[in-house]
Amino acid sequence: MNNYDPAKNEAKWRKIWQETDINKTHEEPKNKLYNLVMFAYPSGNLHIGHWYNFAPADTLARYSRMHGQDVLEPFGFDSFGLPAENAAIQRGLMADEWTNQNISDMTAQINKIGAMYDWSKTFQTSDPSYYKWTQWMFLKMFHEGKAYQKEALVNWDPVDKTVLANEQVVNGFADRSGAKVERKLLKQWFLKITDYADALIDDLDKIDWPERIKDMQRNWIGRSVGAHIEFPIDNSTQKLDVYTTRADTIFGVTFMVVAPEHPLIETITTNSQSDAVKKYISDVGAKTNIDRMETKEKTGVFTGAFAVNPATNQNIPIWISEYVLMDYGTGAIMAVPAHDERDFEFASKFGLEITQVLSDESSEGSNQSADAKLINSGEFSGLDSASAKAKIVEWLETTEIGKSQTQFRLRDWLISRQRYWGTPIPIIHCEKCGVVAVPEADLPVVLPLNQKFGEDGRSPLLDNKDFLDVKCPQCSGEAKRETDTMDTFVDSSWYFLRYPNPNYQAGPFDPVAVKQWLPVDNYIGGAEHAVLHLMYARFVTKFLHSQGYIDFDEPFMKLINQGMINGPDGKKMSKSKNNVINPDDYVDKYGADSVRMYLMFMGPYEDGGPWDPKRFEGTYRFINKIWELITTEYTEIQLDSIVEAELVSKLHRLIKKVTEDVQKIRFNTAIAAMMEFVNFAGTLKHKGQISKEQWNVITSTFTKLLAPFAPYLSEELWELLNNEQSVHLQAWPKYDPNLCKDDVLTIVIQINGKLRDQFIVNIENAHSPVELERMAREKLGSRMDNLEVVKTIAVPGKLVNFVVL
RNA sequence: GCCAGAGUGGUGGAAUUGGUAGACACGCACGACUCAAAAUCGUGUGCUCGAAAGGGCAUGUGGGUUCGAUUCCCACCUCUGGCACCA
Repeated sequence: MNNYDPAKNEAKWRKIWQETDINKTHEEPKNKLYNLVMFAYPSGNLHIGHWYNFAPADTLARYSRMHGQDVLEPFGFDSFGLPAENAAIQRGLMADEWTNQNISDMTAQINKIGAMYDWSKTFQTSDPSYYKWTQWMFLKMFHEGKAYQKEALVNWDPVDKTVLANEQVVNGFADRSGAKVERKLLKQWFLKITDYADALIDDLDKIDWPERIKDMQRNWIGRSVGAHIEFPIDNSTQKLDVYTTRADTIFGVTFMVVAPEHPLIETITTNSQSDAVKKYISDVGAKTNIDRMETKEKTGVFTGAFAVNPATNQNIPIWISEYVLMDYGTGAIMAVPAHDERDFEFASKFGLEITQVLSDESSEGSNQSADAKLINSGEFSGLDSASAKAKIVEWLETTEIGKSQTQFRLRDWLISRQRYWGTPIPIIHCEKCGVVAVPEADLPVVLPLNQKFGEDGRSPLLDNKDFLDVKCPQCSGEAKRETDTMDTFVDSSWYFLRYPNPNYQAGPFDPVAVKQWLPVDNYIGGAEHAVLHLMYARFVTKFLHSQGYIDFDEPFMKLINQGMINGPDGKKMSKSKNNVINPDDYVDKYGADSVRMYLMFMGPYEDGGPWDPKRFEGTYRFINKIWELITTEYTEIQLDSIVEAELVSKLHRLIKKVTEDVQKIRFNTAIAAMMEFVNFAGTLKHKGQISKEQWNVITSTFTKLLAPFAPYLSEELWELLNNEQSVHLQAWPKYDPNLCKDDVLTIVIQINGKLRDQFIVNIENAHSPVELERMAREKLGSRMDNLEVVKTIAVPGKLVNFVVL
């Protein structure tokens, strides 16, 4: 047997593919497919998770190309970011050198995958020719009022020494550095993603994404419909505004609570309460988010002031407590202790009045149900909760005390970072003119290279006079550049628009090429970006659409989330657990095709799972089995046309199965079907029952089916089968539905639903229940004698079930 | 607490307009080849009673619908992911 040498073969075809430029994208596509994997960060080496993302994605691209589609499958690098900067600080390297070295190392590794990337389309975000347009994007938003600077309580990462977006804080810890996040009042740059909150929720209905990701976005955006209500403050002209979803319970409002940061505190607090209030606020202010979250028991302090409940005209005390959040709603709530768990806890602890306004007879034993009736609520008593909500909001609107309002949990996107290795924010601060945008003609604002970091990694931009000192574009006076850079998620929020023509100079993207290729048809990547990149990219797309730059408002039509590959021990791979699988070890020894096949065979793509070296061996065996089946000489021994017809039928079923499974992203069952076929064909080969001519048809058809999965092996086989052109440019095989049909069926005989026997029947006889019952009785023969059949169910083509006593 | 998703052999997983549960693969056992091992090939492999024929039990748990339920309905348990004092 001539053994298959994957390393040699794969090197051979890599070279040929490169020389023949086989993966060049067809410009002016007729039947386009934009197949994109999520942007890669050049961290230094390609890990198995990358493979799991890229290889199956490439199988989709190759399959589509064989279906006659013009496929765009590009690859590039999200090359700004903290790890490069931290590495530079630690190792005394330049961030750009470290990044570029990684990109070149990783490109070599990526090439081994055998993906059909068109490298003429590649780019990296740290290149001025790219980030120029990230800055352009920022300026467009700035001029539309969608990019703005604001002083706010923000998340501060004390380890990486920068602020973070809400989306980058996980349970109070920074998602990258793992540091406990602090709260700081700082002036920062935001993008107005909240302007698109409604569209970001509503348009989820028109894209083909996993429901789980859509739900995460819906929850993160957190739309709720309620009412905005103004409560007069006793002995004051000021009002206390609240947001509530439970206007129906307004008669039960017995006190108010404001967040410790609420601006009204200063003016309403009475002298006698002043010291206590000050102490409370400073105690709370010292806490981190974590500490706040861990505070289980309610804390609070009375301001000494009272508001007036507009429904009951009663005076109700205004309290301060950290359980009310300043950055949601108005930072103040109307408390209904009888019908809200948190308010109840607070009232109980501080001895505040509790007034029930919903009957609980209808909701015995369960939480408040929708059909509870209002009580103690004046003219509204007796209404059910839902209609009371509507009536009370109506009353609030006519009396001008309040109005209906939709509220979101989503906050604006904080994009400024106090770090060096990122896209400079194109803003100039002038003492006279204030915040001034860099004129578009002056872009890019170039990030200076070869910089020395200051103490503790202090951004070199802060001390770089050449960068810092600038003339004001408006008054030409002395001015300073903004030294914050943008978060890398801004860079990656629009990159997919540039791939169709990455060298376009007249704008961020080529409008003609974008019209041809966008939106992205398949977007493949991990679920960790659910509320980060995937929402930011949607936002930017919607912004560009609203400004008329593009004619679509969703960037990714279909989203495919692969699972995560764990170590052999089933745990998440990490150096400290010593369970990291280096794909190179396997690629060099067994070939990229084996790795591709294993990753797709191990289970459903969305599930991931542990890397199992033993199971991997099994997939490798399959590769060799194919090689042997197709490359060893075929000899006719004793032809048998029935057996031949059976094999041909199995081939057509295989085509059908693989075609359907790939469309449904079920690579594992497609490969299982191929294995089954190879096993079957192998046994027939030894018997030599198939004509040589037919055998050749079968092997070459199988090779085409294999091509998207194992591109190198299939290409070599295709050549050995005496073909000139690449297998990857062949048309996908078609199946004949007539050949996929069975001519005989196995009919199951059940007694009381339990399998007792079975028989084989020609397909033309399998659909007459009467005939099936007759045959079943015949098959059971004397065993029928003792049975008292009360009923017979005969399902055509399936089974006969005798119901007996 | 809330929102998703999932529980099937020793293992990864197949199979759901309700109709042969366990495809394919790993592992294991036995056999062939070999001085031997590896590799390769062949056979077997859910549990259980039985010499066998043939039974019984099995898709997280408990109910229900049905001639028939992994699949549909109700209740519960466990696990995973996400969110979390959002008024």
